Amino acid sequence: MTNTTLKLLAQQLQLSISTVSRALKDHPDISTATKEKVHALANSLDYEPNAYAIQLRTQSSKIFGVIVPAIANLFYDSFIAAIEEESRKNGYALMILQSSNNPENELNNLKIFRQNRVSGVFACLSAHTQNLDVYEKMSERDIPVVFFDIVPKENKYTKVRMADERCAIIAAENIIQRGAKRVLALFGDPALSISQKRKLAFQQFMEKYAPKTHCTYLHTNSSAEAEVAFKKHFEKTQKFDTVFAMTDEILIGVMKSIQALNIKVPNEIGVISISNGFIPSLYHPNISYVETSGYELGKLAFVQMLANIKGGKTLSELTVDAKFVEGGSM
Amino acid sequence: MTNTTLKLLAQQLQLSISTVSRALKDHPDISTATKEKVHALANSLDYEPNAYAIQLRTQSSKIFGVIVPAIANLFYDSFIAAIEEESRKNGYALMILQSSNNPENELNNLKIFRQNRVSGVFACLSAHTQNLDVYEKMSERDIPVVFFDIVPKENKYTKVRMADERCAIIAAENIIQRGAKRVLALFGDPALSISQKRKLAFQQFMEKYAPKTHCTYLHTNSSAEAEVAFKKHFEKTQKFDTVFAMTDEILIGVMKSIQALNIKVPNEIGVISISNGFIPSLYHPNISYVETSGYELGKLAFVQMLANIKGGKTLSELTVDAKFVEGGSM
DNA sequence: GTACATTTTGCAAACGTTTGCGGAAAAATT
DNA sequence: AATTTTTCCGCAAACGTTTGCAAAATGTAC
Repeated sequence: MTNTTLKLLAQQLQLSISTVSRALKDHPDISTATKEKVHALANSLDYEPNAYAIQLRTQSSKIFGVIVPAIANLFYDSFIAAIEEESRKNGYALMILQSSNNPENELNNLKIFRQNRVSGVFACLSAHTQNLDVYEKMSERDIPVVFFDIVPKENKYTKVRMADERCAIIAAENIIQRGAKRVLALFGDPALSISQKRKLAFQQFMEKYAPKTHCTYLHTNSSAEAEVAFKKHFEKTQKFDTVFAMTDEILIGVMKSIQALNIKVPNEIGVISISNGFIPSLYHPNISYVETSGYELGKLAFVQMLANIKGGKTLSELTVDAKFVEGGSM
Repeated sequence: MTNTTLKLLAQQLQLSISTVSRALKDHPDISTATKEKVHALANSLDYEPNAYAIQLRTQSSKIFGVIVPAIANLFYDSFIAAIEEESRKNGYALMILQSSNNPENELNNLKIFRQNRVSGVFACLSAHTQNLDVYEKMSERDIPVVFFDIVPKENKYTKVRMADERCAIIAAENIIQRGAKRVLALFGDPALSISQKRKLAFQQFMEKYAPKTHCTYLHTNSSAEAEVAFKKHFEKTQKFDTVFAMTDEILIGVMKSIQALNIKVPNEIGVISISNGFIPSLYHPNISYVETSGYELGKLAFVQMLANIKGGKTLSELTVDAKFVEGGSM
């Protein structure tokens, strides 16, 4: 079956295409009588405006592009879920592509976005993206880009991210409050600014407010690494009474070792992490964590995007605040 | 900056638009010399073909629509990841919308897909969708629909799904092999055909091949329910030596109770589930599971979609086979 | 009945492509 | 030198909308 078009409606009603077009969008120029006739026929013929023709004519696409390292990731999922909700409310649809942390994919994805003339792009940088030219190219085309989570350093961009330093500090506060003497703190890829920020803030805070607490800092790049590292350090050296995991990934590794060694939480060891909450809820007792909500971040990003589209440029870095969620592991 | 168009290239090169268009796509009519000139300028001016104009002209959009109940779900994530990969390879992009298990959203999403004249739709039905008219409407417009996971009963549709019965049977086989005497089998929402299928297959198999094994069948709708149910039944009645969880959700609940009660796996209880593997890998020992790979399902769905687009209709139900993955919990 | 204001509708161009067809120029064949 | 063939390129229409402007149709006031 061929799609219903304005032309078809116009023919059947003996009206001009422009009249039909205007009638359909309640233009005041059109009489109520014709409006009703047009609407009636449009309904019965299941008229669906052709988004492509509209975009071609109006030069605006009502589609946002989203780039994430991986879709299959709890944090990005909730981020996507949030902007999807908002987009729907505002009449936008989403085109989601994953970079797999590969700058080359990132490039291709951006290209697809340009070809589809998206109205805006939500972008999370690949772990090791250095060259931001391609994002400049978007700006040249007046396509706003809102960076989230992994964001560039330069402050000429619009970015939203978690309050990384705050997260780390809240965790440190709770560790001090627990009266920890020996802490194992595990962080992610040292090349990532998120790891650096969190570690720096954590370290400085601990040194300032609990100088006597003995802290060991480690970087691990995967769950498996974290699992091994925890085991090694727990067995070899004097035992820790508290462990801090910077991400879910690390927490997973730590918890596997804790289960394997049959260590009692929180009696033998306290556990605290930074997370959106899902992974911590899988264990008994629930792991206490500092909440970083992808969902909240998504909402914030969307607000920024809309501001960008409506009122021109809003160059700034916004952060989502963090809060401590008590599990039973401290 | 205004986008570069064919017209602009044509003007600068003193050529006609059609020549430029043809040159860009290596049409044999165009001489090598001009092709080179055109390509050179196109590159330096960052020419990006306008996808909307192309679709308008060619009536084909190179975009697939995807409807899932929720993006933030491990199974659907890996499904999406798979079709995203394949789509990219084949020059398609994805438009992903979530139904939140709400038939009304499902309706709206389909509408967006129609308006964007997607080339095809991958759809996972909402839990309680009854009315398939809206999908019929897609067919009328020659938009192929490939159903996945939660699929309609009628066999006039193209569908791919997990081999639910096989999954359940493989689980049952392993339970029998373990020499289980008392089994607790937990299933999901009894209204869902997936629950019914798995339970029926499991039950029949057990009754046929291990009639002496005592099985208790329960339905739970959430992790929390499963957690409570397991606890209640484990404490009150004679102890189980094996527990079977139909989904990750159920497994999560079960494992929380197991941790809380400090039951030893696999010595005191054997655990087996149906999963894509992520959740089972979080525990020590890893939980043995029957693998249902969203990723594989995605690959299969994409093949079906392509077949549908290329060679007209292929109405059939394909299933992804299941395999047992040894953890250490049996 | 004339003149004017108001309401309602239609014309036509434009958005950026693709593509069938026709034609000029160049090359090859008599 | 006349012809056919081949190579290369441009014209123009079409895809389905939106929208400024002009033109009917209707209403109002004298």
